[in-house]
Amino acid sequence: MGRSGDTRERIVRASARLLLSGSYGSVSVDDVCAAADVRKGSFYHFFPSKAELAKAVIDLHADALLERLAAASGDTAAKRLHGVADAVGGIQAGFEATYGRVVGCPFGNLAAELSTVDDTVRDHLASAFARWEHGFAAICHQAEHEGVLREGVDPDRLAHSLLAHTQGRILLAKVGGLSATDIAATLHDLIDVHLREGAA
Amino acid sequence: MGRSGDTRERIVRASARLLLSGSYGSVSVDDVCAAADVRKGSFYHFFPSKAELAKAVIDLHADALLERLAAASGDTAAKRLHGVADAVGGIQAGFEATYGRVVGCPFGNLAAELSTVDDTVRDHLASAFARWEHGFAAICHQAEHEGVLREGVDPDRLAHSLLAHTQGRILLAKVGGLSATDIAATLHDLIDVHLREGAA
DNA sequence: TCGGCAGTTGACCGATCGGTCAAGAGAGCC
DNA sequence: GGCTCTCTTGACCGATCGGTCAACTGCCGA
Repeated sequence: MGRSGDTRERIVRASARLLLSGSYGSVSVDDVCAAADVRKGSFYHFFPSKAELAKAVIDLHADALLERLAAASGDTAAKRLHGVADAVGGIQAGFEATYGRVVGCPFGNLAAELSTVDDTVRDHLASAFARWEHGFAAICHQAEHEGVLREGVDPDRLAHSLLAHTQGRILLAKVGGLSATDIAATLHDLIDVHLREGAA
Repeated sequence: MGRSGDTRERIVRASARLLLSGSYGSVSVDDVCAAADVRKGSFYHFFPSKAELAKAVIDLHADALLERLAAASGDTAAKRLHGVADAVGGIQAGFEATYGRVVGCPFGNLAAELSTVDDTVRDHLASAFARWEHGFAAICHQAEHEGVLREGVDPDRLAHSLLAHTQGRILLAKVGGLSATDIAATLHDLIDVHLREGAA
């Protein structure tokens, strides 16, 4: 035809869904096509390979995440940091509501499974993580300038630490069958312990 | 026989190797059999399924880890905590030396990939994580009794936090192509920020 | 009006997947 | 010696995997 316009998007969104409720290995191209109501030939018109689809899904999530994180600027660093924790918790709570349990971080899941398998996907994930971490780092530097960072705390290392903690905490919730509501709480703890006493 | 005796062990060790350099989905039963020099029928004599093999690999790593963590008891809590950080870093450095890069945590990798796919494997991983966390918690409680914990820090939550941080930090090193040598350093940071000033 | 081209379709491919099975082979026990 | 039980073998299975292809369809610009 070809008519359409939204075929590619339907594929990406359907596979984003499937990848969250399963894994890269457990989701076949046929599964994706069925979920998106698209024939396989059409799929391969838009994506040269299954791995390329994964990258598109990564981009989808990365855009959504950065948009959400950029929302709360123009506030104090402490509030922004806690806002990030709430945002992460909110996203995970949304996933939990949709899928019935904590299904992990879209980046972290693919990173754990594919980093050692496909270098191009790993690069894609690495840059998504880097952008995420830079967003954290900007807030941490703001905190340093505001003087609310505990002495000896390096803002860049704190940003890295926050990201690591986020990933690890989500993973533990996923494997342990824990609720998403506690994820934000532990992130708040981590933030507070790095701030001076009395900094909200 | 049936001669042998070490066939099962060879299978488990070979697949532990393959699972670290790849993923559960990227390693086939045929791969495992070839690496262990075992025919497929023999494999299925010892393991009813591929998933059951994964559980055996989990047990292998869990035993090795707990043995390593139990080594440094009878010291101050602060030293023991830092000892745990060094142990984790040492394990990862060993993997890095063997595989040429950081390949992730054996538990974390499988947890991310299989938690949403196979509930029995997820249970297995959850109990491995729980034992690990309990080991951490024991040291954190010791730290509390020694009075070296910063005020407001809950030992159980700290143990959970340490585990989460460990997992996240290893994942970031894996996807970012970072060196394993820095993993221990960030864990030391996290421990120090939770201890009172002056506590070694 | 017509040609080209993005999009679509469904049939098809070889490879590989996890798993099965009947038959054999050797150690240990009687 | 012979029985049994564990282990081993290699051939085999249907299903599914990621990916290809030639043909078709309809919009759009010339």
